Amino acid sequence: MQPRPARGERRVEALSRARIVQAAIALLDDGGIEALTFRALAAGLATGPGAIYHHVANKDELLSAAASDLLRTAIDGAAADGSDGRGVREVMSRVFITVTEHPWVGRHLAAAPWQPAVLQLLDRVGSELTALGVPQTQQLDAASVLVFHLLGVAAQRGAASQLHEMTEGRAAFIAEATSHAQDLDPGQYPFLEQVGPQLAAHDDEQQFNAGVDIILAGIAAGSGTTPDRPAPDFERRSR
Amino acid sequence: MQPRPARGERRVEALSRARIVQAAIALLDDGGIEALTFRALAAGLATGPGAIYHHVANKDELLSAAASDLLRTAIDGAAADGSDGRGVREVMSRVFITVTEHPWVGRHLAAAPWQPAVLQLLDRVGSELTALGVPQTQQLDAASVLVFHLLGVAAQRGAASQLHEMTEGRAAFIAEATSHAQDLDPGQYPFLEQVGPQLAAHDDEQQFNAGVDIILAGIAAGSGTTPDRPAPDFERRSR
DNA sequence: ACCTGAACACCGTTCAAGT
DNA sequence: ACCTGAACACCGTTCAAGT
Repeated sequence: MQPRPARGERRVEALSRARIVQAAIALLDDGGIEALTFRALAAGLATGPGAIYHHVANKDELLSAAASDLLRTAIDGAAADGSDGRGVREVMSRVFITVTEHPWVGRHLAAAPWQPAVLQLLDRVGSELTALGVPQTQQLDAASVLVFHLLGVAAQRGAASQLHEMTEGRAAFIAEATSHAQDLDPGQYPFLEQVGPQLAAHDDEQQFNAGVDIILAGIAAGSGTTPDRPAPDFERRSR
Repeated sequence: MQPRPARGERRVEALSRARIVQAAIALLDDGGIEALTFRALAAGLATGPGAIYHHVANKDELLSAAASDLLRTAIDGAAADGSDGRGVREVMSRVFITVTEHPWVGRHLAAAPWQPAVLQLLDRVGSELTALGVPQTQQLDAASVLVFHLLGVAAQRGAASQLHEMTEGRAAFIAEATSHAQDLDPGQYPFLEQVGPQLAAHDDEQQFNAGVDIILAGIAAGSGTTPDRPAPDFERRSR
């Protein structure tokens, strides 16, 4: 029989869902999503792979739990601030940082966008928008586009870490893609070639925040007296 | 020896990259991403799994090629129209439809956002914005937020098809999530409960287009001279 | 009730052997 | 050069057997 260690001198901590999730996060943080294996996890926890299934239903649930852990602290850590757009900006920014520091979270977010943590984010963003005075009829669309923006960026972050594990691989990638395009057909990506210098110079976080700003500006523009909008007027630039 | 069928009466078509991609799309369209297997693909092509590797490097490349096939026709099929926002709207809308009709494309887009087809979309959107008169300094940010929006929606579409394979599973899901939240803590998702009726009633495509409209409005607002609107003008943070 | 770890059913990918 | 398909190295997951 297994002697229960007395005097609280437990050599082996009891298996628990919390410990499993913690170990999973550790594996994911170095090694990415393909480093999370039930075998590796079990080895780290000094047990067999089957034991884990007594605490987690399957790998998807484990991934969601791990991602949720980090996302919740990011979301809850943002101070509510309904006076201007700062509340929304802070939640968005905090989640972006989480997704950047843990690219596997981004990957899982993009792979399973309906997990509770995303709902929580959508709810939080929506509440902020309500406090900002966005009309009721537009709150859902407005909150959705913000969350979709985040999901898209999350996907990019999650994949970026895979590309040769370079943090700054994007510029090199663009260069490669552009040059590859030139092999096939010079000028296939005219716009990207045009903004090439900006591409090489820009910062991902800055670009993300710029996107949030654009969306917020659009929400603010739509919040005014609503016409039967055919299209936002771009016309004023010509002339 | 294998008799080469004369008179062009080939019983078995020669293996080719095009045929492989075509067969892959067929497998993906019914059965989703987990139906695409080198064994199943080989069986359908009446050959062994190894033969495929003579024409495609690996599964990722095969998936990208299949997705690219559909995305290119969606992107190229959109008529350029620089006069108002219609050009951008049409490309975005066409890709949305593709991603809706082939959810596996959405999944792969979210999983591999840097594939050439996405670059092509970014380039196309950027070109449209240039034609719209968006200032040079804002073109990249503007194009990016549109593409990120699309990637986020693509992720949602890709995952939605997995949830019990119901097209309208979203409402049920929200209801479930909300009720589940009530088990834990009534009012955990106050915003979602508030917009509940809109959630149940809304159409995904409509919501996507509304997001595009919001972003375009934000781009237009940033492009022109700032209107003196005091009320909902969230102060733009200077990076 | 919880743990163990061998075994099952499946993958993507490789490679000697054929043609 | 292209094909073949058995074999390899790995998965997630299950389950009889233990405690």
